Amino acid sequence: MKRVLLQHAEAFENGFIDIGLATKASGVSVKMIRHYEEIGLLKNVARTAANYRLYTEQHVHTLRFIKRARTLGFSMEEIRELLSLWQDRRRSSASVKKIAARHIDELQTKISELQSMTNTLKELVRCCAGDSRPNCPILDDLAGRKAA
Amino acid sequence: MKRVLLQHAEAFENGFIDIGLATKASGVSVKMIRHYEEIGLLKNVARTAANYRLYTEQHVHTLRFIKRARTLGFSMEEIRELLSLWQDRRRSSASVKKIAARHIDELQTKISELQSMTNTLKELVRCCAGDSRPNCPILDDLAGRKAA
DNA sequence: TGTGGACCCTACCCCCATGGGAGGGTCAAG
DNA sequence: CTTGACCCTCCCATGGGGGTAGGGTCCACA
Repeated sequence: MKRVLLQHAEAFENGFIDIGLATKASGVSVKMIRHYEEIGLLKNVARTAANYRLYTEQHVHTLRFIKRARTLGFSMEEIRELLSLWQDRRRSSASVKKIAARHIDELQTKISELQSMTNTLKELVRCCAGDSRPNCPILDDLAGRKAA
Repeated sequence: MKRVLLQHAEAFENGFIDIGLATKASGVSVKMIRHYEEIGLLKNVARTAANYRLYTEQHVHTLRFIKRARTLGFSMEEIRELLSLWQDRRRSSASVKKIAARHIDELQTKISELQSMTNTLKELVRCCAGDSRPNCPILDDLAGRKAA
């Protein structure tokens, strides 16, 4: 653990930024920056003498990487793998492609589950009068009575 | 709170079943049956003298209702609303239809989010050679470099 | 020099729906 | 009376966050 202890002003002169600036530079919340460090995605985070976290440009790159990957729906575990490949100059693009392809499969599985829910629901909604009477094929379905 | 205290055998003679039978009859896990009671979806659960929970056929119906609704992706709060409508003979089918329609909207929003993720990912995967070389448009995208 | 406000720290609790397990009591068959 | 299958309550974990409390620190301005 390269824990560099610096005074605040001194750290800034050396190109470090504090967590507030890291938030603004990356778009990742203060909470989540600390969380990503805790689960090991951000390494070698230095501290000032007053225990303030100090980040480098490389950390900000990593945070933006994580954020983009989250936007694409990758889990933290998948992101952990992607980050280590990103940082490994001897990686094969095949290993990255494999993770992405697997993730596409997961997404498509999820999409088809949700799609089958909506298909069923749309059919039930179509059959429901939607008026002031109590009779309702939606409730009938939920209650296990097969609709006509 | 109609808390009927019975001996085990006596309860069974009166048509009650214990949580193990309720699990088998409903397909809902023991854990979740207790949880649904805790959050107020299962009411008037009786107990034996030894503090064992006792369920009626009506409880089993309710559990199956919840299970079916979960299968269709409804949240517990939505299920709470649906259950109270189900149990209200003076409900309007319109109120049920409204909940279902709202849920369809939520599902479709989720589906289009996932769909846009897969679209992006598929394009990246398509552009990735997937060989032993390190160069990779997927990582380039995550790192914020715009792909060609 | 002091003070105020903006920032930072740790440590806790919450969401949702669900599973796991510890530690102990109860039932019924053999 | 033992054995094993049940049941009970209570606590902890998941993932990807949000909130808040109670404290320390930095800096600019009076």
